[in-house]
Amino acid sequence: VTPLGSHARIFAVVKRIPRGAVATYGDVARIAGLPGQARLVGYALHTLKSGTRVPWHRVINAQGRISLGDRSGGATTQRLRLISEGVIVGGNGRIALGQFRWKKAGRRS
DNA sequence: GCAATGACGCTCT
DNA sequence: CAGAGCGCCATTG
Repeated sequence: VTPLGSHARIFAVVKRIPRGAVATYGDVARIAGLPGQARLVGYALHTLKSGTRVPWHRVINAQGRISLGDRSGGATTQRLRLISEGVIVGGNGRIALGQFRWKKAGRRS
C-alpha cells in the first residue's frame, strides 16, 4: 500500500512508541506488518541513517535486554536514554517488559 | 549484478 | 538455566 520499504514501516512504528515505554523487535515487526521478521527490525535499526529521528533506543529484544553492542557506546546510550525517560533498567541491563512493554493503543485511527 | 554483513525470536535438548 | 539450530530480509561496497 505504500511504496515504502519494509524498513520505512518499521521506523514508522518505532516512531509511534510513546516515551517511557519500550517495545520488542518482535512486537515492532508484528505491528509494522512483518510478523516473524523480528530480524528485519534489527536490521532496519542497524541501517538506521542519520537524519531519521527515531527513538530506536525504545526498541529492545524479547528478553527485555539491549542487543546492541557497545561498539560505539550505543548500548550505553540506549540504557541511559531509557532510564532518562523513566524506564527502569535492572542492574543486569534488564528491563521490566511487563511494566514498560509498549501496548499498542490500537483502536481506529 | 554479486557477495557479504547485520540491533532477533522461538523451540528443543 | 544454558546452549544450539533454524528461518527471514534489506542495505551496502
